[in-house]
Amino acid sequence: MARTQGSHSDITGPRINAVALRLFAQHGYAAVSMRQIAREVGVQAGALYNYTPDKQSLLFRLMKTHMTELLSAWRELDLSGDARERLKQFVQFHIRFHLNRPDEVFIAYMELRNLTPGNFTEIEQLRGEYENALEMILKAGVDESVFAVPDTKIATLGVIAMLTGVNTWYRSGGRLSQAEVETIYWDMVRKAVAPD
Amino acid sequence: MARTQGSHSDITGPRINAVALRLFAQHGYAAVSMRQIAREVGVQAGALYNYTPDKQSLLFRLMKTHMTELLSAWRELDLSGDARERLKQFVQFHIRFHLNRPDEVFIAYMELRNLTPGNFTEIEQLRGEYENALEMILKAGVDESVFAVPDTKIATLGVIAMLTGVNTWYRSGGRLSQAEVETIYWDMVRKAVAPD
DNA sequence: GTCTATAGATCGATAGAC
DNA sequence: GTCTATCGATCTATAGAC
Repeated sequence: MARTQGSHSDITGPRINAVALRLFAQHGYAAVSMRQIAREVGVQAGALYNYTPDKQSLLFRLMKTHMTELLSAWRELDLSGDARERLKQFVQFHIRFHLNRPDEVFIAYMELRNLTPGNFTEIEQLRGEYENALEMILKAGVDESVFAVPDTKIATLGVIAMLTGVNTWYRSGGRLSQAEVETIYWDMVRKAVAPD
Repeated sequence: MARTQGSHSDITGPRINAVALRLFAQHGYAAVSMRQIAREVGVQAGALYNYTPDKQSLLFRLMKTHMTELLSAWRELDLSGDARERLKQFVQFHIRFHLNRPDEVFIAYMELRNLTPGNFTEIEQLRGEYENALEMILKAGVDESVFAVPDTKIATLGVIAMLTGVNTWYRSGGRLSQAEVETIYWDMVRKAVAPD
């Protein structure tokens, strides 16, 4: 049965997400208009509202999708070894996952202010779950005396901040390969949490 | 000589900067209107243009003032001691300076996208000068073999990212004092750049 | 599902009176 | 230096035809 002329639900939806993701990352949520998104998708502005009830929901969906994909990708990893080995796997996973999704990462950090309170709480809880995964590794290592940190919570936030910072400067094709970056950061993280 | 009625140049100017700083940090540059700034300052929107040619210049002035104050505060420090001691002073200085200016720091990182290309270049150059100050310390330490990092440039960016991350979670009156935070981060940074 | 058209509000910036 | 008033553009979101 032929589809109604001009009906492209199966491709327009994903295209809206992709275009909004890129534009929000590039110019910021507040600076991007629905008309601009529509133009780059190739539809009229009104058509966007077949896919999102409003602009806020569009932002929230992008951020929530990113955070749940981050969590499920981490949980799918078959973690093996002692605390030191699991920490190394976290460092590699974090850098790899984040470098492969620069726009999503950028939005997830920069647009928290533009979420409604309820949406903000939901995203922050997902972020808390991810941070908790790292803190559990650090705590285990401290218990086994293979790590020594003054405060596992702060060490968690410190390590994640350091690792996520890679996204601000790394450019594919630059001086360092992704594997080299992973090695360099692992060296610094490994020593930062090691006993004296 | 009596001043013209309604003329308050000496207090309106600083108030505009203070209000704009707070609102830009809270809601983002693009989401804040000139009318909103004027309302909280206590003047009409048109009066703002006696103090700034346009909204962009207002943002740029805030960011440039912050970066130049950061640099001059660092340069005024009388650095003493070996590389290890100078690194410790950098860590303490960075945390202290940034925790005392949360709105300025937030804007300086989050609103880079909203600068015109020329203004962006100028801010990035100032940031580069600050990063260079840390890298010089790290290089000196590597030369003296008191530090061992795989790459001084990346170590610089990694340390700054870790330290600046404090601003995302630290709240005055929370679990840790500012001095405790400085001690904890110094412990991690010290080990991260130390030889094995 | 997409279109055209538009309601209704708000924006940055300017002009001119005082 | 501040005010009132406004231009011209742009915004989100909706209504109704196809």
